[in-house]
Amino acid sequence: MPKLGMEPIRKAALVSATIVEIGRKGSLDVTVGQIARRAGMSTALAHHYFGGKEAMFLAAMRHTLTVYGAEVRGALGVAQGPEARLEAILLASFSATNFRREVVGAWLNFYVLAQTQPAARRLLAVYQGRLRSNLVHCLCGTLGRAEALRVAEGAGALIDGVYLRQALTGGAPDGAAAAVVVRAYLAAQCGRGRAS
Amino acid sequence: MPKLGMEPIRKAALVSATIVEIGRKGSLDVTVGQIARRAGMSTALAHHYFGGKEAMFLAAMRHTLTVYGAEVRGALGVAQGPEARLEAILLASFSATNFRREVVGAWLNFYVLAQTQPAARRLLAVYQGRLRSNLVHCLCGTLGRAEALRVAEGAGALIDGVYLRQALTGGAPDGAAAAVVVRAYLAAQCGRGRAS
DNA sequence: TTTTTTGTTGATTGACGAGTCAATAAACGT
DNA sequence: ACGTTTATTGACTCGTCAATCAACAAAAAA
Repeated sequence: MPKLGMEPIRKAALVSATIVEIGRKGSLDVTVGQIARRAGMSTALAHHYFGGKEAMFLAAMRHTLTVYGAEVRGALGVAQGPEARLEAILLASFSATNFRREVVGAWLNFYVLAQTQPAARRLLAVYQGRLRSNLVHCLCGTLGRAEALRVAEGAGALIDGVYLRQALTGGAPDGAAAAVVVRAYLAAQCGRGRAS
Repeated sequence: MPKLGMEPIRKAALVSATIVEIGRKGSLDVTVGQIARRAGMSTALAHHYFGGKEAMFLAAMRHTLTVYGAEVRGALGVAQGPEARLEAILLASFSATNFRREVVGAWLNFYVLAQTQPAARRLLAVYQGRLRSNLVHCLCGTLGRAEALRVAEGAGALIDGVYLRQALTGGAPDGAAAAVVVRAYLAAQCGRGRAS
């Protein structure tokens, strides 16, 4: 009993199912059948709407990035002052929505995907660029341009590293603990400034 | 014309080929055929010596970890004083041998492998444990036990994050620049100590 | 009402890849 | 000389999976 206007619903279901399935399996080695089954439809329908597995992965990645970006923007909107803005970025990065088991697992695999797929690489570059520019903007108040760039670079890498480690520990994700690590880094770097 | 005593040679060739092939492709999606061809033998022979793809991956990972561990131990051997020891760890981590394109790519995929294979996870846990214990040992002089643990945790994550980012940038790896980032982190954390 | 558009699936195809096997050949021990 | 161990491969089996197709169902348009 075909209902009309299914396309956005099915696409959303597939995107969500893709993220969950990649996160659960911990690798990109998921079949279209698994994704489609979790989304409650046949493999043929999945192909009908997305045209291929690759497009599904890309859409899932874009969605993850979009959600993250929206959350950051939202938190940034109500934050005043550089420190509050930094805190907002951390809060969004380790929020309950983004720092979930499957999502973190999916992130890791998006990095892998970016190694082979130029489109995925571009998406990731956009994300990294935005994060860095946000951080630099916050840091420019207390640090010089060059320093701010270096610290932002390190903070980005640190956040990625914390995500990476979270993906490995089987336990439940602890966003608060993760944020503490990054916060300590930022506090120390801002407090001192020059190193070596 | 079968020469005797080929086993170790072939195994080494396969391990090396596995690392290169994973690093080049940027994913674990490499066929036994590709690995075997690069190692200059038939797929059947690869299976003969390793019994399966999984074992090849594990051996490659173990090898990478062993090389890294040996290099750290070597550098640590001639270092005196906590600061020199920290520097030795950084030097080994971002040395020309370990911080190479294919090796970094392989690392990333070992993390992915660890999500599904318990054996890979164990190997990685050993590596992380050794790194942390090394770092804590160095830091205990200037920081308290709890502080040292937190800083070591962060440093480990930061190193992983820097590796992760290196895997993405197509450019030639710059170990010196990478070391600077981590060095700045350690210097800042040791200089101040308590944060927030 | 007919036609077209949208939704939906079971079955099929075609490719690819892991792992196995039987066979060959050289060295080694006796 | 002869059996045994080690090295080596081409050919094969078996399963899996992405992608396609033909067909059917229902709503919308004509």
